[in-house]
Amino acid sequence: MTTLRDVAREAGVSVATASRAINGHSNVTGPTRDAVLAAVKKLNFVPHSGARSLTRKKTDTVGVILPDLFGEFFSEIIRGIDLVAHESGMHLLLGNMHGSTHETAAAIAAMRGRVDGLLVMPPDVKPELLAGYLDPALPTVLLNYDAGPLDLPFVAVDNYRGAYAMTEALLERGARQVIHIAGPKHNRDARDRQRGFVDAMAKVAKERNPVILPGDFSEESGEEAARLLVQGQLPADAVFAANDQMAVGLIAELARAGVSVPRDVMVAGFDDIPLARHLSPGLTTMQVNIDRLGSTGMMLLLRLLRGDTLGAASATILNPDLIARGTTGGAAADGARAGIAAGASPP
Amino acid sequence: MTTLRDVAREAGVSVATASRAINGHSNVTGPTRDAVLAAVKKLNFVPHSGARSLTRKKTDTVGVILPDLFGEFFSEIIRGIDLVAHESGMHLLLGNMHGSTHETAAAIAAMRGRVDGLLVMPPDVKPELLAGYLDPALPTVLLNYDAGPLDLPFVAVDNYRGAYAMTEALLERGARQVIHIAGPKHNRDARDRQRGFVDAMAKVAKERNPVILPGDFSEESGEEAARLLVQGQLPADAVFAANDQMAVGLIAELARAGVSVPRDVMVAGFDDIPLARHLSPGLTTMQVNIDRLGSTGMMLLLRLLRGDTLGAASATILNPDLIARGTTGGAAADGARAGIAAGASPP
DNA sequence: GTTCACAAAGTAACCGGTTACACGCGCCAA
DNA sequence: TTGGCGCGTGTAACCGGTTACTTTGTGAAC
Repeated sequence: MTTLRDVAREAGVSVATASRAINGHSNVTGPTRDAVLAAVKKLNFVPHSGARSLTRKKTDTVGVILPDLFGEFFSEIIRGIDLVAHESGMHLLLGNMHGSTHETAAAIAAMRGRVDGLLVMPPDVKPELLAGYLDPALPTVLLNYDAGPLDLPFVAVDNYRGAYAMTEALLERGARQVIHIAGPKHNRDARDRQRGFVDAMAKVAKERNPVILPGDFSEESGEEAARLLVQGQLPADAVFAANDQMAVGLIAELARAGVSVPRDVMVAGFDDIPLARHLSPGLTTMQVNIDRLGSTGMMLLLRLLRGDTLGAASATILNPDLIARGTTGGAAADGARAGIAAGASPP
Repeated sequence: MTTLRDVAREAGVSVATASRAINGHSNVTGPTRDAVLAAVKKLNFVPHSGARSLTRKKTDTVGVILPDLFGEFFSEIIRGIDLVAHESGMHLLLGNMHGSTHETAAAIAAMRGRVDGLLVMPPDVKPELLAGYLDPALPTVLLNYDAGPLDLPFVAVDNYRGAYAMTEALLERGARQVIHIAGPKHNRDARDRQRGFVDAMAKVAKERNPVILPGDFSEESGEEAARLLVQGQLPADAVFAANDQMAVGLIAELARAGVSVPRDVMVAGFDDIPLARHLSPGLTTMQVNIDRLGSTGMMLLLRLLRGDTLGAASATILNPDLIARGTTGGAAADGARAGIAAGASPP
């Protein structure tokens, strides 16, 4: 590998001068600069970023620590981060916490000396533990995680408000009995969505004890919920699933049981996965601009790196948008929907 | 930040001893080791990976350079890479070439001194240019790119064989007139798929001039092809689109024109995007295990890093699997399918 | 009691850059 | 002529670790 010394020797100057010429400092004469650059070209010299960052105390890299994510969510969040990072000439070092708390600590520790800042999304790690893992000297922004006592800037989606709005919309469209399929119990997003649903039901429909079926964000748990609905003959004219994945499973299983969406029952999801608009009828859902979660987080981190002092007060809350499609379609007159019992004809 | 010298001072030993104790070398006595580790804990010392990799000449990081990728493809490939990398304690540094050739060179250069090896997927860069950008001293594996003259190990999907198999399958299911919708002309995957189709038609159906409609992998170009088919009243009882995206557009537009799939015409795609199985009827397609592209590439790179010398001869070719679903469904008797003309009733 | 072998710990060079400081030189004012 | 200034360049310390080499100290062998 060619080093700076090789270049300096070739150009007949000292390493200091070579370094200055390469980095475009002003105190180098034209001819000297040319000689150095010629040597660089001739020897095919590329600066060693590792060595450079050691003295500069800057790596031009940010660490991104995400949980085990699948599909669109992962790629969208990275895309959002990269979009902003790339503009500022920053690189992305990926760390995966693979679910376990222990790995989270390891992933964060491994970042020391490699990155200038951290973007962390630790859905399953308790705040008090997280505090112990993070290096207070390293600028850090949390993704989709209310920092709580940590006083770190964060970006989150307003799941509560989204779920509230969706529930409200279903009621406005004439639903009387809305049922919610919840996400995993320990999952913060899921809990917030459930709270939004419960509050909207209480406030708008004056229903204090709405039906909530368990789920875990998987398609299968959506199917399971559908079976519960049909077999239990639960009176429902609308189902609000805590995510699209479950809504998809729900709809498929309802169809198998002879229940038609939206004729017999309306269905809504959350997230707006790409599949949502391709279903027929299309799935009504809350669109979460996941890429914005990433890009906004990265912007906050850049400000932190520039020296601004930002705390939890600088948090950004993203509002999801309601996308109305076919599964809540048709201008059903108030209370006109048949409900699940009507369509159900068990095999 | 705490450094190794701080730890050494605290423990009352030299930096060399501290370093040895921390790295578990054998030539340190028990009490000394304990003293050092106690100091580490007390001062909350975390080794500076940047400095460490400078002397060790190992970064435990591999660079991953991908084009602008969206959605599933991107996340799956990263997931595959991470799976293997994580097992070997390797980190992933992401670089995006953002389409342009110039950025590709920059992305590769930026990796110098940060990574031990490179995983590159350069679909739009010409081999002779790529050769100039790559550092011959840096272990490199190419993804989905036939190295050609570069003599680098690579992993690719056997698009030719996949397309051949799919065409054959359509013919076996009774199709007489199969039409292909091609992908972008400059795209290597698209070209290989087209060749597979042409060869299968020649060999199996003795058809030397099969109809090929232009496309660009987009949903719109699939719709466009459908309009051509219907308006031109082209005799076709099966359409093989070069990717799923186009097949989706095709099917939607055919439905609008009153052509039923698979009753009037069979449709097949390529890739097995998640949407494929959610359509009704489900889309018959070739499943490319994208994560295996990543994991296999990473395995090759690990071997390279271990010192094995691997050239283009070590390439791994992944075979896609045929997933038969509804769009080629029904046990149509030989030649019994109505064809497009039959179902078409232009508005 | 001296010699030798060997283990534990220290000293300092080194990885590949950056940069504070020193140096030499030409130019101008005093 | 001399002192001062500024510019271009070189010398060497430094970033934070690792490790070759050296030193010190202990016990076994003669």
